Amino acid sequence: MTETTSLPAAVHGNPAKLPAHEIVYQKLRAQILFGELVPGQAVTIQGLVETLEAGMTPVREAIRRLISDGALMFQGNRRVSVPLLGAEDLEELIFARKTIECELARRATIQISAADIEELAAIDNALDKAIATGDVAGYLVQNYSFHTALYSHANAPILSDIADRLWLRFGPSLRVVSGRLGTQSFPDRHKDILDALRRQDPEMAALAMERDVFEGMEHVVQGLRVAN
Amino acid sequence: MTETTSLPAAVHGNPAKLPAHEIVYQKLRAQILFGELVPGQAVTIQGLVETLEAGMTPVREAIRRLISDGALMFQGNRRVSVPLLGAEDLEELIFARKTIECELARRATIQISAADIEELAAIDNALDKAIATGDVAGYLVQNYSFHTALYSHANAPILSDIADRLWLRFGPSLRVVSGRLGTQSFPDRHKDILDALRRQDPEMAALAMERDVFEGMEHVVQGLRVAN
DNA sequence: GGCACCAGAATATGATCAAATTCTCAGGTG
DNA sequence: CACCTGAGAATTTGATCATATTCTGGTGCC
Repeated sequence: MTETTSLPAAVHGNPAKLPAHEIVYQKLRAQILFGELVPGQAVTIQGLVETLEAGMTPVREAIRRLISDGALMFQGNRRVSVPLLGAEDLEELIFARKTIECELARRATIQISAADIEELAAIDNALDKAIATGDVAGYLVQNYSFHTALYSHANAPILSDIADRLWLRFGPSLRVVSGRLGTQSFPDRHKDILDALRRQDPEMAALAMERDVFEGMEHVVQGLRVAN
Repeated sequence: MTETTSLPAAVHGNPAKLPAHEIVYQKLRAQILFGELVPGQAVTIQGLVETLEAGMTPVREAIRRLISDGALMFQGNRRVSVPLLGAEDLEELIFARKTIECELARRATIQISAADIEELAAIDNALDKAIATGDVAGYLVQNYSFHTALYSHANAPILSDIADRLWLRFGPSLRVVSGRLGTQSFPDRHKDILDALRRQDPEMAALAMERDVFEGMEHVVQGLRVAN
């Protein structure tokens, strides 16, 4: 009667298998990355308990993790909110992204297979489609997917982890800017990156990545400057 | 009669002011950084509940934070342990430390005051003393203090945060190596760093930092290679 | 050697206590 | 007379704990 270890359960979706705090973490993380939460917005434990229909302890743990990630901010009193970035923060993020993500691009270049490159190209096509149709949410998801998928081939878990955290920091601001300025205006150097991957040229990949990061972040800087 | 905002309360020891989960986090963090926990060692919630005399919820939250920091490792099943690093991990850490901490050194150089430089020099003196007397724990504490104090003057909270996390990752391994090889053998480029600070030469500071980081980490690599 | 059982640890809930913010209303002032 | 100010109550939210439930890993029996 114990079909606990039955095979079909492991096929794909195994919702009961992951603990509640993990599910809450993933959901909240997605909300932050893809912009359902606005910078400056207050995040309450009890609010999430109702919204996500989870218990208090899992929500609490998820929030602690996200604070540690830099995705949420502990406001000294007991309040938690989505951080809103200043120009200095963005400047630091630009430096960190450039060094870390360029290195990841280099490492991925010399390890990735041809098949995996085509998977990246497919993601980039979906990205282009999102840009063309002005689908902001799709743009954010596909853009993140492209970078994450690339880094997964760098065989560098620690650096990938750092990069992932950086994305959590500027995710909400990215959403604000692209919601305001539209998707068209964003630069996209992914074609250059794909070229570099196909040529197996690490330095070219790093250079293309640097331009993608710099132009994207500079765009956020401009967008937030308008907003003040 | 309301002395809620009275000065004496803020004088110094305000043990009731910080929440329990914060205290647990700090204690556990220190144990990891300064080596009371060995790489590979299992960490149990109930064990910490007894050891640290805290409730279950605060311990739980502290552990989640430290997992997110990379200081602890979630082993897939419900076990948590102190990670033990492989050669690839150290290689990544070397790259990350070099880029991040050198930049922090650069930024600190152009902002730090003469008085603060002397405070750093005082820490370095305490470090020398610990090395001379073979005080491993003191060495670890003072070495960490030196770097942290330096970075606090870089006016770069995000980069400092990243650097801090990196220290949590290799802290346990550093302890193992220095316990085995003694404190004498460790290189110390702090004098060069202090020189660069006094001359206000950012590139010289970055270079000295790079050597300090590289030699220190290389030493860990060698030490762990012996241990296998 | 494999399978069932058992002990122990982790997960998750809800209740309770404490703190902080907000709201309200009274008093005073321009 | 209207508006600003501030003390205090009320409500909202966070922190902590005790407890029930579920799961993992080991042990012993067949």
